[in-house]
Amino acid sequence: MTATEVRRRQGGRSARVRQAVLEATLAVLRESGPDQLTVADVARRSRVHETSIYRRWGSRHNLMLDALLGAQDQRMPVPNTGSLYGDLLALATERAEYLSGSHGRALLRSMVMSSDDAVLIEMRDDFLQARFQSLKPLFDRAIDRGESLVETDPRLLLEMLFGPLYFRVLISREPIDREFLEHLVDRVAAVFGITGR
Amino acid sequence: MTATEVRRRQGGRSARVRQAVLEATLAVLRESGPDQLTVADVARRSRVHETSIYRRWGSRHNLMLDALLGAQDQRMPVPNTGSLYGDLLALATERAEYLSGSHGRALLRSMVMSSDDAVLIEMRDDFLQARFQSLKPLFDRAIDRGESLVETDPRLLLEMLFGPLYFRVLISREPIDREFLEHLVDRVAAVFGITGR
DNA sequence: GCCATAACGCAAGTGGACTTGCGTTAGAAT
DNA sequence: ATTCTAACGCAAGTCCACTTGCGTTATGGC
Repeated sequence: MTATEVRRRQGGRSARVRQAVLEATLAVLRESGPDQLTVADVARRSRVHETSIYRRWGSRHNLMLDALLGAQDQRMPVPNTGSLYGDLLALATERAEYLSGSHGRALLRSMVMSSDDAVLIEMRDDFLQARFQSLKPLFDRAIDRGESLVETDPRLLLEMLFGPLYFRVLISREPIDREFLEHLVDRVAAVFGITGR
Repeated sequence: MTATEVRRRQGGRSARVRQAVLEATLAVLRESGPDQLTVADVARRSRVHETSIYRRWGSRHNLMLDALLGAQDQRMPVPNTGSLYGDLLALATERAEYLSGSHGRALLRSMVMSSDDAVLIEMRDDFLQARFQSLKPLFDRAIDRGESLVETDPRLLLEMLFGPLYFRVLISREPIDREFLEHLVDRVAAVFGITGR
C-alpha cells in the first residue's frame, strides 16, 4: 500500500512563479478592474504560461481570490479608539468602505464564485480565522478597561456586525450611510451589554 | 424635443416568449443544476432562439436571477407560530435551509453576479421590497397580541436577522446549525425588546 | 554529482457566453 | 385595413475560460 505521497515543492522556481503571478494579478486588477481581468493578461505580465496558472489555481476566480486575500494581510487595521463602542463603529465603517470599493467588490465576487475544493476552503478559513483572531485584542482591551460585557462570544458579535454589511453590498446593493452604521452598532452593542458610547 | 419614447410591448408573443423561457430555465435548473445550465439548453427547450434570450436578458446570470425571483413569489411562507420570537426563529430556519440548498445557492450567485443596470436593480429592489412587505403582518400581529416592541424598525431587524445567514452561506461557508440560529434569534429579539420565547 | 519527478512551457483544441448584421413576424396605434 | 416598428429568427463570428498531450526544466532527496 504505497501511500502515493506527493512531495510538493515550495521553494525555488515554484515560489518565484507564484509571487510573479500574484503580483501581476494585482497589477492587472488595478489597471483594468476585476471584470476586465483576463488570465491571458496575467500570463503576459508575469511571463508565466497561461497553462501553468490554470494548473495551479484552477480558475480565474480562484486566482483573484488568492491574490486579494494575500493583499489583505498587509493592512488590516485594528482600531483602538478608547472604547469598545468606538472600536466597533470604526471597524464597521472601515469594512463598509472597503467592501463598497472596487477592490472589495472584486474580493466578494471571487469569494462567492470560487470553487469549494479543499485548498480553497482552507484558504478562506485561514483568512477568516486570522481576521477574527486579529480582533481579539479589541475585546481584551475592553475587559481591561472594565467595560462590562454580558456576552463574550466575539465570533457571534462580529457576525452580527458584519453580516448586515455584506448583505447590503452583495444582495440589496443599498448604500451604507453613517446613520445605518450607527444604528447597527447601537443595536449590536446593546445586545452584548456594551456600556458607554 | 421628441422624447424618443420607445413603446415597449408586453402582451402577445412577447409575453409568451418570456413565460416559455423562464419555465425552461427553471426546468433546466432542476435537471442540470445552476453550474451546468447553458443558454443553448434553455433556447432548445423553450423553442426560443438564443439570440432573443440574450437580447432580452443580457446575460446568463440575469436570466437565472429573473427566473429564480419569479419562482420565489409563489411560496414565501410567512410563519405564524403565536409569538414573534417563534415567528423569527421559523423565518430564520426556513431561510437558512433555502439558502443552503442548490436552489438558494443558485439564486445567491445570480444576485451577486448579475449586472447592475437599471432594469436589474429595479427587479431586485421590487423583490426585496415585496419580501419585506409580506413580513409586515408578522409585526402587526405581535403588536395586537400585546408583545412589547421597544424598537419598531422592521427593516433593520430583518437585516440583522438575515445578514449573518447570508454571510455564512456566501462568505465563510460555515454550516448553519440549530444552535447558531437560536443564539442569533435570541440576540436579535433582545435588541428589539421582544418579550417571551 | 545523479536521479526521480513536480512544476513549467508550448501547441492545439473545445465549449460556451456574448455580439452583429440583416431579414422576418406580429403587436399596437391610427 | 394599413402602417410602423418592437421583438424575434437565423447565420456567422469573436472572445475568453478552461483542457489535453507531450516535451522540457529544475528541485529536492540521496
